[in-house]
Amino acid sequence: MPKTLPDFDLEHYLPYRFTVLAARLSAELAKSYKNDFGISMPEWRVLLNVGYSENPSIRDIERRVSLEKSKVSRAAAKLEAKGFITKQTDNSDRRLLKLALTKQGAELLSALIPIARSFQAQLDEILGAHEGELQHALDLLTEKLDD
Amino acid sequence: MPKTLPDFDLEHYLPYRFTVLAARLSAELAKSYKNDFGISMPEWRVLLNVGYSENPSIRDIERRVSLEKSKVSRAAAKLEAKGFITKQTDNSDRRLLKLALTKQGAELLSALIPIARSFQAQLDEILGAHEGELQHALDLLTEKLDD
DNA sequence: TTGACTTCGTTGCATATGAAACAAATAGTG
DNA sequence: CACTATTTGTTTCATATGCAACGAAGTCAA
Repeated sequence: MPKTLPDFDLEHYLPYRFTVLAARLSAELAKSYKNDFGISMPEWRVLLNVGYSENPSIRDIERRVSLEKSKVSRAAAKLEAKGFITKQTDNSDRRLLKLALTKQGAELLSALIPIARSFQAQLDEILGAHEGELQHALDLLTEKLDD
Repeated sequence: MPKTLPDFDLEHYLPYRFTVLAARLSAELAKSYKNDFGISMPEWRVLLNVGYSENPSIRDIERRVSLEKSKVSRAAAKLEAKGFITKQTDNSDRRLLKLALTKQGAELLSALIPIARSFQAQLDEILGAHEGELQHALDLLTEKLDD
């Protein structure tokens, strides 16, 4: 390690920490979703949004989930091909799509949610009383980044 | 939103929050690193590790940074091609590589570090007194995931 | 109405990625 | 020693990704 390098505290560098943590947390879930349900991470995220929003458009999801619109578009196409969602053009603005869950999509989501919840419960347990502060700190960062 | 779906609090679902935050935080940095220095995110992470560890191997970096070994291998190959690091086989175990910064690599890193630091400083400012708790919560999660 | 401009979703293309296969080196076992 | 198993880094291959370009729809102003 050359003496000429400036000091740097990698262990507390937040972009790095978030990236590593996000990758690890998602890894297990992604594997389970892929293997057990044949669904990718972007598809899961889109499915979730279709389930818990009122007929969102591709753009709505893009904004809410911070997913590239091409990614959303492709995920939606796959979900439609698998029969989990429907795409319908919005009559008040025919550029927009209205995405909706099919019955099968609702069933899939109902099967996936408990997995996500139990995972969250594990995290809650690890964090204990610190969870509130963590969520608050995340709120602060998210808020600033929205500007 | 069909009534049949179970409740789910997406806003506080940590895997989701971390993923979104990590993507957003990295996005700006990645763009700057790419445009101004022609270096990708994996390359930056590898460079950082080569700079701040003692001749790490590909495997060392893989473990430390939670990067796929093929990703590390490719990033290292590119950094070598650009003249920022050297690869040298370890004589005590000839399967291993010993990565090291070149002079140019050290210069590049010295230019990149201040950018990372000022970014971190901005985050510190946003978080204020909450930063300590955030780092602690991240410690807790990281610790458990290492098992 | 026309024509310039914007927005939305899709797609083409070059690159990035993950998983598995691989060769080389080492470790372990009889 | 010989033989198998494991580890390390690279590479192959199919897929995923990001970005720019595109057509279609809508907006706006003259």
